[in-house]
Amino acid sequence: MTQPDPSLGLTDQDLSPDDEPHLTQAGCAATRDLVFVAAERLFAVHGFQKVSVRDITAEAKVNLASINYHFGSKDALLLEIFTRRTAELNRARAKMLHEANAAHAGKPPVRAVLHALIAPPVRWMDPKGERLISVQFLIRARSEGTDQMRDILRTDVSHLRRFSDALLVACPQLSEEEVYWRLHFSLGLIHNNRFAEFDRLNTLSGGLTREDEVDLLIQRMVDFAEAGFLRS
Amino acid sequence: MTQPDPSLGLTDQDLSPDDEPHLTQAGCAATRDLVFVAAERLFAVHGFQKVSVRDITAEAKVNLASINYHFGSKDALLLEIFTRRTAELNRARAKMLHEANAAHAGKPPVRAVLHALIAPPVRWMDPKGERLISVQFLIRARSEGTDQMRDILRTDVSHLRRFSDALLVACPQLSEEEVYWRLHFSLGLIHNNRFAEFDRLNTLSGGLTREDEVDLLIQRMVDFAEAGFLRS
DNA sequence: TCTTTAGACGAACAACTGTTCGAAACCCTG
DNA sequence: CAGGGTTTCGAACAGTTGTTCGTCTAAAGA
Repeated sequence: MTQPDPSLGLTDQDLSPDDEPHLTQAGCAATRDLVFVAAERLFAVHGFQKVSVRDITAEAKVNLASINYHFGSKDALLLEIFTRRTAELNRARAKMLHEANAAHAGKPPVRAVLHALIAPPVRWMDPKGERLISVQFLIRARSEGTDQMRDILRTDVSHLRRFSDALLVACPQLSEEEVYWRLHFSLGLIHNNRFAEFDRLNTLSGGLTREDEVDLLIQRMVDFAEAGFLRS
Repeated sequence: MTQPDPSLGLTDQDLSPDDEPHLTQAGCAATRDLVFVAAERLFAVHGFQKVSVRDITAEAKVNLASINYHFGSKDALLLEIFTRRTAELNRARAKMLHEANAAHAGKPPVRAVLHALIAPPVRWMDPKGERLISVQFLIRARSEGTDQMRDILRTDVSHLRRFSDALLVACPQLSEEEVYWRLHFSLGLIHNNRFAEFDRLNTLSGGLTREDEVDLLIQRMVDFAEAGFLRS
């Protein structure tokens, strides 16, 4: 057992800046990474509890004991996938919010803030990209996740607070409580895009796979949320 | 095995009009009903997969074999809870939409339609009532449910179509596709009110248990959704 | 009164769960 | 080549899962 504990100090900008799992040699994924991607896919599709370690190791074509050797336990594997994807998503959102701040002299309008919140996860839902399973995984984690995961989501207010602060600046006429609720509602638009709807995203109006369909969906969501914020 | 198959033809207005489980004798719940309420509670709190039949029978203080005797299997029990609660919720929504139609000569405004859609499930979230676990169960079923459940939710468009039709009448300037998306977003406001937020609903601003807090939340949600629909 | 039958009960079943262990195979450094 | 550390492998572990079986109780029907 020479495996170091995966330090799970997740806030935002930490977690070394590399996005993808290490590949030991050009294009040849190590066992650890094979397990990671197989587990993420199966968890995202079938749910956390319905997937056994045997399902994962079979999908990854590795030995049964690999999960406990490389990750310590099934739950630790689950948590590592969760922390990595959460950090990636938070980074993408924070980057867009930062750009919006830079473009508007520190006082971005409501629409720009909401766009920074909504665009990253919806972009991941593009059926062409391989990040679809990552966002499916994260959406599942919100309801099926461990108590530990929900604690992370709840205590990681430092991330969402940047957005609520920006919205408070953009909407000075709204109370803090009002901003909280409307931000909460706006997040609901994203989290409700679950699996039944993913098919709809694919099949609606004869194929949603056009290049700009995802951007159109983002625009629709931002429009809807912005109207809710700008309501007199 | 003299148990008849639970006929699961769920659409809307069927399922005999009695709301609560039959009580064999005054106040004395039969084994079947004890299992039903215990299972609903445990499923709502801990999730579907994490609850075993032994957990349920222990909570209900009945024999282990009771579930398979009265319901056929664990999945059949789960499905019966789901169909009953779904029918109840659909009935409540349909009734409010009917009343809105009657009050506005068949052409209710957007706000009335959205209120009929949002108010029933949020009223159930009242921590004082005993329906909180029912709505928690239904929200869980939306993501953790069987394929069979999601099929029911998806194919039961006859229910949601009443609302989309009413919204089309109320918003003649919007295309059918636009109405569909905004209705989808509005539903997201409800389904995102999950468990972490239920606590918030209880503890926010020093206790949300006041009589009119739930109505205030409904008003906030309807306001937000209405703004998204009336957006020019 | 005897017979029938729905239900409750305890015990057991086979299948599957996550995890552990020791040995074998591997790889890189001497 | 020989070394030790790292990884893989097959097998097994103990525990839990949903389900089934035969038996027993008790109330209803004739």
